[in-house]
Amino acid sequence: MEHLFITPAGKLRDRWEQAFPRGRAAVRVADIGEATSGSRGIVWLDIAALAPAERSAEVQAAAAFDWPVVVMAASPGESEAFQLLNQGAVGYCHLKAAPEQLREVALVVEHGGFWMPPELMQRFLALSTRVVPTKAPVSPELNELTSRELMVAEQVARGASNREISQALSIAERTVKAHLSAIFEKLGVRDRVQLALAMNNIPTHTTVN
Amino acid sequence: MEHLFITPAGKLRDRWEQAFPRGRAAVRVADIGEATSGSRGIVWLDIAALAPAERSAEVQAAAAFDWPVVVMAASPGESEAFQLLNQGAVGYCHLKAAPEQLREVALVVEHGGFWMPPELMQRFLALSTRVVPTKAPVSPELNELTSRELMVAEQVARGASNREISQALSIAERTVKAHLSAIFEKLGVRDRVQLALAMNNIPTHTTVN
DNA sequence: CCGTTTATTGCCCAAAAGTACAATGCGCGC
DNA sequence: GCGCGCATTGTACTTTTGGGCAATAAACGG
Repeated sequence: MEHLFITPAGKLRDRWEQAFPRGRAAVRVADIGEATSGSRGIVWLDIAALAPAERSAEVQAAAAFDWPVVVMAASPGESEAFQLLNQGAVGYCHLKAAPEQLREVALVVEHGGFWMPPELMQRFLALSTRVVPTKAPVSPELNELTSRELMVAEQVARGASNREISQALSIAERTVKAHLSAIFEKLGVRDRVQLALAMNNIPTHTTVN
Repeated sequence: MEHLFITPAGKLRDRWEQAFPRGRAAVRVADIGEATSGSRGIVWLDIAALAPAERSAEVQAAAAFDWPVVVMAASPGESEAFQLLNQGAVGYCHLKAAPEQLREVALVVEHGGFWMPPELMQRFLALSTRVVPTKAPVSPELNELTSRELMVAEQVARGASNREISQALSIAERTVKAHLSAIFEKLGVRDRVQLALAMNNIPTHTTVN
């Protein structure tokens, strides 16, 4: 298993040399040539110093090898991650990840898996449920809601106020509040903001209060 | 590394015994008890014979252990996969996957990765680009926010109350409100609920007000 | 040095949100 | 029929939010 580091900045090099002592390095993907044919390995792509436009290009170039590509960024941003993963990368981690973590990532992608920070994955999945036709409710707790409560919850999930909900459902504002109280209780959330987030599969603050 | 197979049907058992000779089996997650505390392992959940409604529940129950959960289905369906992964599973593969593949999957999830069939992953990524704005993080308006305002907005995005924000940032509650007013104005949202949703790229109720 | 932006806070007020206690009416199962 | 869950609403109260008006202070650019 070879490890190929594509990076403009050489200063972080010791970190991954610690993880993969036998790794090679290069400044651009184009500098590699075809020294990789036949064997198996992983391409680690440091995009921290690249212009946004170049990032896509480099990822695609790297993906041209048949090796899994792991993107390393200084500040893993959501939309960027999705975009790059979509272009062939199978991993996305922090540039300064600890050597042990790098090895973990290597092990994962080497065996056909996907790796990204847990919170990113969470977000990723949450987003996908919005485009994928989903029959069953998002969380089983939603099953505990009565049909009416569900209607109210769905409105809140889209940012509606109590007044708007009452008009949409043709009931009194007081009734909306009653439903909301029941919903908060059942779903274990504190207020409408947390409900709105929960309905969209977004983890909330969970303060210790 | 332990392997725990939750399956109603025992007939496919030999297949994974081939992959993990020392794996244990049970019919329901509830049957396990806490025999798993302390050690590390993987929960393999066969949902082929479960009713749709039970699937979510079993996945969540399984996720209650601190072990990675891999869902095994007879016919891996797209929407179902996303849903179950969203509820805590970190793997989704075919019930009749070859022993070698099972071991691959195990290796991946064991090290914090995600595993699902390549074509599913492809689909997954393709879908995500539809909901994730590929350019700006949330909206260009976010750049309008001052650093302090951004901090407040991020807290709201996670469901924090004004009091919590004030404590987190060590400022008066009144100041939080002041920032919020500015944020609402700049982002063109009405209240904290819509802000929380907007910060998470979730379209809000386009009320005609 | 001066004007502007940003950050901060106070007092006060109005609207919205959330809760407590309570009541009515409907449908459904035993 | 009776009990039970669900939906509905009212009165009244507390809490949270949002905002108008105003002031202070630090930072920054000319």
